[in-house]
Amino acid sequence: MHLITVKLEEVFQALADRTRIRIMRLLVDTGEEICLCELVDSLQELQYKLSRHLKTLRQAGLLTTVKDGRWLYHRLVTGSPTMGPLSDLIRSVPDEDDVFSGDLARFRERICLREDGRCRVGIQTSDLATGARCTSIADARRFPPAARPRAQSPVVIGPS
Amino acid sequence: MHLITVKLEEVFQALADRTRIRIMRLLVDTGEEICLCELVDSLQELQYKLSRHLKTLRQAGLLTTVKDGRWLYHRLVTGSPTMGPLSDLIRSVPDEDDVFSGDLARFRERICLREDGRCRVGIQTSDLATGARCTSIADARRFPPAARPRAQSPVVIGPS
DNA sequence: TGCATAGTTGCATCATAGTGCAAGCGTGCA
DNA sequence: TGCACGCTTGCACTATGATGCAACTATGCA
Repeated sequence: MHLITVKLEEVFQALADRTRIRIMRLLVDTGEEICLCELVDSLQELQYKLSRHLKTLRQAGLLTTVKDGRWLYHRLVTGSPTMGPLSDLIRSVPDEDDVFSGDLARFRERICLREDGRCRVGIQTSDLATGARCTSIADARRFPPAARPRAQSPVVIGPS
Repeated sequence: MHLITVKLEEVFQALADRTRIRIMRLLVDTGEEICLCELVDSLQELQYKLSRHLKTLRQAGLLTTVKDGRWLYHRLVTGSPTMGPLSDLIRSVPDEDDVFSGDLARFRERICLREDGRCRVGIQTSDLATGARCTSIADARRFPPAARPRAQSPVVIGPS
């Protein structure tokens, strides 16, 4: 159990970004802990982009991260007197352009790929992943832009 | 009565600044409507700086402004479903370094200068004011940095 | 032990926001 | 009608933050 120090200015600063609001909204709406690759598929944003936004939210004291093998699960901090009104605030906002509901729908699909409640597959939208996979010729062959494995087909990315 | 459209991203953006949080906190704590010159004396910040911060808060839909002669009174927007949780959030934050309580104390002193509930004097801390007064030689003579009129002495700035 | 993969980060670039200065606007009063 | 004054704003400068790219770490499995 850590000491939770929430400085309001940093909290607002952390939330002054559309992508980070989407992350928080998804966490508030679902109450789940979510790993990065699930977030990437849900929000359809680049992996390194979300990785950095998660870091910002963590540093502001809004998220905690739990490690499970290669996967890192992110969830809302609880027990701070700030988080109650903050969650209310995030929930209180109308879903213009159906962005939040789109994220939520994709997440609900994506979470079906979990086994025993744990994520066991990587990023399904391959052109949002970063790292070695997308820079090697072998992987370019394995993940042509045309045919990407998507939710409901629990394809494990890797050697066939 | 206006249509109040609060976009959460703009709200957080508007509050991602220490000075603007101080303004909001003072408005939340007092429930008053406050004019710019009172804010300047309460927060001890430059007039044009606060003027711009007020504009930002207004554009984010958090403040409304009422005109009364030469004075503009600023107050919290009411009636938006966002303002409730937002006020709670702003109130929920501990007053580190006693900044908020200092602002509040100076405001309570300053409000004593009102007549019939209306502000009738200008900025009392003369080196925080901007405009013609501070650039003319005559005014530099009238307001030497040493002896500034302060609260409890309802000195009307201007020709004696 | 080597490879695949979940995730992070240093660097360069670009956009945006806060601030100081000084000029300007609008209202009320003599 | 001119002046005082409460308040605003254009401009220049600076700092900060978001992003893309590509290299990097760490973990688990064959």
